[in-house]
Amino acid sequence: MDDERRGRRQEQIELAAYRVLERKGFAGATVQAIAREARASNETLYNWYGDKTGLFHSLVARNAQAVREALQTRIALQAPPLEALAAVGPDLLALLTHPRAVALNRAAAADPGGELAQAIAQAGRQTVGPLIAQLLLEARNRGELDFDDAEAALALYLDLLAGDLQHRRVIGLIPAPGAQSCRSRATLALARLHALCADPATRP
Amino acid sequence: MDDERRGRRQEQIELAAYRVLERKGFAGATVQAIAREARASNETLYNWYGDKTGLFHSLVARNAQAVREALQTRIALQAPPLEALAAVGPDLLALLTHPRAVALNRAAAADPGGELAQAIAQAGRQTVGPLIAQLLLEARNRGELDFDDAEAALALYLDLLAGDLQHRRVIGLIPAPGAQSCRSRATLALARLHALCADPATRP
DNA sequence: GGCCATCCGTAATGCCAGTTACGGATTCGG
DNA sequence: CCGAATCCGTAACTGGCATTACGGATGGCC
Repeated sequence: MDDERRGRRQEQIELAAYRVLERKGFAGATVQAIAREARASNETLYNWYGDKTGLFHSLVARNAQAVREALQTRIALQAPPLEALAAVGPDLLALLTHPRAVALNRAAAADPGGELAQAIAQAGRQTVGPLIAQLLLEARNRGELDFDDAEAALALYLDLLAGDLQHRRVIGLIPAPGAQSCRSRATLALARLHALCADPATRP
Repeated sequence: MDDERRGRRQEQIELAAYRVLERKGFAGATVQAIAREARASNETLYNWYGDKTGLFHSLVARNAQAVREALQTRIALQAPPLEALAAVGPDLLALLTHPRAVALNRAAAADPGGELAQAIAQAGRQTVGPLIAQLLLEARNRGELDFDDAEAALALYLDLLAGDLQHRRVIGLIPAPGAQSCRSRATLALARLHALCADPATRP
C-alpha cells in the first residue's frame, strides 16, 4: 500500500473514530468499537498507531489541522483585520463548541496520562492563538485597536468570545450554541474588546 | 450508629475520596482505592451510597456546600456590594480553579451517564450564581452599576473573572493560579465590568 | 506464477474494576 | 448479658477492555 492510499485509509479510520467518540464518549470509544466502525482490524490499528493513546493523538492533530484550515480560509476572504476578525469570530466559536472538539477535550480530561492535554496545547499554539493574534496586531498597526500586550489582548478577546462556554460544553451542561447565537456573541465580544482597549484603565 | 456519628464517619470517607480523586484522577479513584484510603469496607460504601455514582454525587454536593459557605462567609464581612464583590472575586476564582473542583469537573467530563454534570449544574444554581447576582443587583440599586439583564451581567462578570481558566484547568493545560494572580485578575475583571456597564453599546 | 508482507475478521490472553458475599469484630438496643 | 444489625478486611464473581495472536484473503514485487 503506497503512502497516498494509506493516508486515505487512515483518514477513513480516523473519521470513523470521531463518529464513535462523539456517539459513545471516551469510555465507549474502545479500540474494538473503532475497529468495527472503520472495518479495520485491531492489528492494523496497533501497527499504525502504536496504541490507543497514539490513535487519539492523531485524532487531536487531525482536528487541529481542520480547525486551522477553516480559520485560514475564512480569514483569507477578508482584507482589513477587524473585518476578518468579525468574520472569523463566529466560526471560531462554533469550532470551539463543536461536538468533535468537545469529545476530544473530554477525552483529554479523562486521560490519566496527560498526553492528550499536551497534544491539545501544542495544537492550540499552532492554530487559534497565532492567527487571531496576527489579526489583532494588524489592527493595532492600522490604529484601529490599542493594547500594550498582544498576549493579553488575545486572552481578553477569547474570554469575551468564548468565556466559559467550552467548559460548560465539556462538562456537559449545555448544548452547542446555534449559528445566530455565535454571531451575536462574537459581535458583542468585538465591541467590548474595542471599548476596553480604548480606556487605559482597562486596556490589555 | 446514630445520625451524628454516621455524619462524621461519612465526612471522613468523603474527605478520603477527595484525596484519592485529586491524587489519582477519576480513573484511579476506584471504589477499592477509596475504601482503602478511608479504612472502610466496600460493603459499607455500597450500603451508604448505593453505587460509585452515588458516592461521587455526594462528593459534588459536599464541595458545593463548602464553596457556598466560603463565599457567604466572605460576603458577610463586607457591607457595600461592590466592596463585597471585590473581596469575593479572588476567593471565587481560587475555588473554581482549586484541585478539588478541577478533579470533580474532570470526573463529570469522564462520566458517561451525565449524572455528575447534572449534579454540578444543580449545585451551581444554588451556589455561585445567586450570590454574585445578588451583589450585582444591590450595586445597581445603589446606582453603582448599570445593566439591563442581571443574568447577562453575571455571565459577563464570570467571563471576565474566570474566562477559560476552568476549561484549561480541567483539560490539564495549566496549574492553579496563585493568590496574587487571582487578586489582580479579579480586580481587572471588576474594572472592566464597570467600564462595559457604563456604555450602552456594551452594557449587558 | 510464486513468495512475502500486510490487512481483515475473529479469537485468545491477562488484567482490572464494579459489585456482591463472607467470617469475625464491634456496636446498639432491650 | 444476649441477639441482631452493621462495619471492617478480604475474597470471589463477572464482564469488559487493551493488547496480542492466528488463519485466510489481498496486493505488491520479482
